[in-house]
Amino acid sequence: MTSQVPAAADTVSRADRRRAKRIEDILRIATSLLAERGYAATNLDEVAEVLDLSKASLYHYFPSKEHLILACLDRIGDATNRQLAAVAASAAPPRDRLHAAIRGQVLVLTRDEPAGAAIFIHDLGLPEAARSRLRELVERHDQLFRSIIEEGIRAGELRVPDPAVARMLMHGAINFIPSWYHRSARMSPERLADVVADELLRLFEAGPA
Amino acid sequence: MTSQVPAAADTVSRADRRRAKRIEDILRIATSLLAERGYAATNLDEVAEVLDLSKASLYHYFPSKEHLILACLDRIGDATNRQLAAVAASAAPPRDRLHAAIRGQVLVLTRDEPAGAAIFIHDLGLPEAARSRLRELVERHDQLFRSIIEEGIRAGELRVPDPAVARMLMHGAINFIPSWYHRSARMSPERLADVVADELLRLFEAGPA
DNA sequence: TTGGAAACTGACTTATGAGTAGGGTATTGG
DNA sequence: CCAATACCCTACTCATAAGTCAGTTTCCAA
Repeated sequence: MTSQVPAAADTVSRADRRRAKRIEDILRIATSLLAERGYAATNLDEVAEVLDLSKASLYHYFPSKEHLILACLDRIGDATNRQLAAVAASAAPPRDRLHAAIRGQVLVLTRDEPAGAAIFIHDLGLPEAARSRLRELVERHDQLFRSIIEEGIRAGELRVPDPAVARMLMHGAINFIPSWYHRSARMSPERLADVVADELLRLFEAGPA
Repeated sequence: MTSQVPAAADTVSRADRRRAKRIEDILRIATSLLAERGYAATNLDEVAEVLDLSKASLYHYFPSKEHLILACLDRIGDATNRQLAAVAASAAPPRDRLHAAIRGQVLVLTRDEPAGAAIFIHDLGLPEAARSRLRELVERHDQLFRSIIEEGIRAGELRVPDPAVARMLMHGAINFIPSWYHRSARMSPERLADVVADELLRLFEAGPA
C-alpha cells in the first residue's frame, strides 16, 4: 500500500516526516469532501486544487481514487475506534462505560471528526472494495458496544427487551447527529454529548416492568 | 411540471391512465436505483433499460435528470407523510399517537417504501434544488412529530429534559433501520415496528427523577 | 380512413473526470 | 559536488453519462 509511512522508527528522516504530513493533509481534505459530496461526486481535481497541487501529483501518493478513499476510511475508522477501545477496556461498571462510550462517540463526531458519521452511513456509491472495508470498520465498532452492553445485562445493570434492536437504534441516533447539530447552535459539543448519553442510556434501562 | 396527471376528473381517458402508469413505473424504478446508488451514480441509461425503454424516452416525461429525481422525492415524501398525518390528527392521547406514529413510520420504511429512509438521509450528491426540496419534506415530517410531542408534554404524559434532542435522536434511530433490517431476518416488519416504538418511547418518558 | 398528437427510438454532441505520458525541478544520501 | 530519487507539472487519452435531434411508429378521435 502506498499510504504506508516507512515503519522503522530508527530512521525517520525529514523527508519521511514531510511525506507523512503531505499524506495526512491529502487524507484530511479528501475525507471532508467525500463526506459532504459522496464518492461519485468527489473529483480528484478539486481535492488537488484545495491542496494547491495538480491531480497528477495525487497519483504519486495513491495509485487510484479508490485507494485514496480506502485510506480515508481507515483514518476515520482509527480515530473513532481508538477512543472507544480505551473506554471499553476500562474497569468501570458497564453502565458507566456505556455512558462514556456514547459520550465519546458524540464528541468525536461533533468536535473532532465531523466527517466520520457521514461516511459511516453513506456507503452509497462507494465501490465494492470500499464498502466491504467500511463493513469491517463498522463491525469492529459495533462489537465494542456489544461487549459492553452484554456485560451490563449479565451484571443486571442494564435491562432491555431486545438488545440487538436497541443497539442498532442507538447507532442510528448517534450517527445521525452531525447532520442536524451545528456547533454554532445553542449547545456545546460537550454538553450535547452529556445530554445524548443520558437520553440514549434509557434505551437500555427498562422501567420497573 | 411534466409529472402532472391532467387534473380534470371528468375526462380521464385511457391514454391519461396509461401515461400516469408509465410515470409511476419510471418513478418507482428511479427511486429504488437512487436509493441504492445515490444521485451521481444513478444513470438514466440504466433506469431506461430496466423499464425496457430508451433513455431518450425518459426525456419525453421529464425535462432533466434533476426533475425526475425531484418527482421521486415528492412521491416518497407523500407516501411517508400521508400515513403520519392521519395519526397526528387522531383523537387518541398524545402518548398513544406518538407510539402509533413511530410504528407507522417503521412499517413504511421496512415494508412499503424501503427506499424512503435511504433518500431521507442520503442527501449527499443531490443537486441543490433537490436538497432544498428534501429539506421541506423533512421539515413537514418533523413538524408532525413535534406537534404530537409538545402536546404530550403539555398534557404531562411525556417527560423529557431536552425535547428537541430527543426528537432528533428518534429520527436518526428510525431512518437508520432499513440499513440494518432485512425482511429475511428473524423478525417481521410488524413485530419490529412494535419493538421499536416501545423502545423509542422511552426517550420521551423520563424515569421518576 | 386519416391526420395529428403522443410515444418512442438510434445516433449523435458535449462535458466531465479518472488515469497516463513524459519531462521538468528540488532534496538528499554518499 | 553529484547522481538518484522523490516530487510535481502540463497536456494528453479515454470512458462515461447527460442531453439533443431527426426522425419512425402507435394510437385515437373525427
